[in-house]
Amino acid sequence: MGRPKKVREGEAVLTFANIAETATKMADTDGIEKLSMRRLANELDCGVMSLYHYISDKEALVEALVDQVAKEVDAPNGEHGWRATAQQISESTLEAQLRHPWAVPIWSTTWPGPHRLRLMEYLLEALASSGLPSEIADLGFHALTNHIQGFAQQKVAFKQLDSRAEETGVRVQAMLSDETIPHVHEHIHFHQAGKETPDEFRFTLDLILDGLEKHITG
Amino acid sequence: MGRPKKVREGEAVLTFANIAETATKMADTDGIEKLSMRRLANELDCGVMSLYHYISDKEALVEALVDQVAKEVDAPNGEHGWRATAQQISESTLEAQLRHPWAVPIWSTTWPGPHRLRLMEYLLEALASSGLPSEIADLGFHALTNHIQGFAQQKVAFKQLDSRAEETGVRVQAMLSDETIPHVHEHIHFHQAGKETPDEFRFTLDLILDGLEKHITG
DNA sequence: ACCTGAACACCGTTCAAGT
DNA sequence: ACCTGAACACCGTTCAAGT
Repeated sequence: MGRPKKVREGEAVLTFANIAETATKMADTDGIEKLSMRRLANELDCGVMSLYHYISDKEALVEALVDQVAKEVDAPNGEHGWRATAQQISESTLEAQLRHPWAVPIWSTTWPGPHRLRLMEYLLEALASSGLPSEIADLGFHALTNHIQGFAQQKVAFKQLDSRAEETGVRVQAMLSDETIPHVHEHIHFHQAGKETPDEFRFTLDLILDGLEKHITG
Repeated sequence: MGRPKKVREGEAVLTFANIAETATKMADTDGIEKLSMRRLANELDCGVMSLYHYISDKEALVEALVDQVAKEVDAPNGEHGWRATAQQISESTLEAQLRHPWAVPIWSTTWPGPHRLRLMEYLLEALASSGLPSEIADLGFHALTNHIQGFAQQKVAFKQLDSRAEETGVRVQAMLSDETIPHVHEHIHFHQAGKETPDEFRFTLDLILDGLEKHITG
């Protein structure tokens, strides 16, 4: 009788891990803009304010969610050389981000948590072990992370297009009927033809890595 | 008597341009997260709902604001060759974005308006005129825009650090006392020393352009 | 220690009504 | 045509109170 409605079928012990997991699931399903403290509490069958015993802020929660995504990235051991390691980290980071598209736009805006720091460490370590001058290694780090980030962003943007097909049709049509931007038309066709798919990501990745490599001996 | 309080000192004719200008000013000053329809209406001395006669949506407004930033980018005429043109567009885009930091995180998320489309057209045109195979030109376009975007994002993130110095101190201190991430420490020192300033942006830009250039004759 | 409802200070937008 | 207040359906978070 003293138990009104809480404690659901065996799973509902309120925990930080529990909260974070449910929040991630909600963000994956409905997008992060639909993730509110109230909806989250509802999903967890608890009062909104109960969450604040495990979380200081919504911002802190989101930060933790982003770091969980970083945790999913495969951590290589670097035994195949700096270039293979950098490549693997880059590709694995991209994959993790694309699994959680909501994390992409806020990735750089959010403070790096422990897992993202570890990821940064691995990539910086790989670059440091390459024999590159340390300034070039630091610049190369940004070149690589910018590429990962920019590519993920663009991919996510295109993915959202498919979900809001009606609007997209209108927008793309409008672009294609503007005769002052023929090269944009060509570029749209490039994407529509799916010509990027072979390995667009690798193309620029290799371009950057090739460029860096020249600084080792030269 | 039939005039309660509106129509301010000579400037308050409600216009789309007027609304957009005021909104940009507010975003520049207080950040975009503080830009609400209500605060905007207040600033313009009108009722909130009056705005909806000039704007369909808050989303549409923000889209227009981002496009205004694109409008500020210098449009080169391409007479100095594809590489100089690409470089100038890249640098000018970066500068415009850094003048309006709020636009950076939402740049890629937002649908491109007429001015951003024009900017894309110019960059694509420069690449097309380079003699690059068209697939390489399309890939190079993304390599360049990703770099601009990623660099701007990182710069804005660092700028925000200065504004919230107390929190930053705590976060950076926490990173520096984690002994498992020595390369991250080195990277932080790299930034703190201001070693990037000479021309970090140009370094990766040239790296990309060099890499592309090889595809012209090769 | 853990949980909570009421309340506060906000949002964007619909609707029906004013001039 | 242009403007608007009231209302609706939401937010995140403080506070004071419950067990």
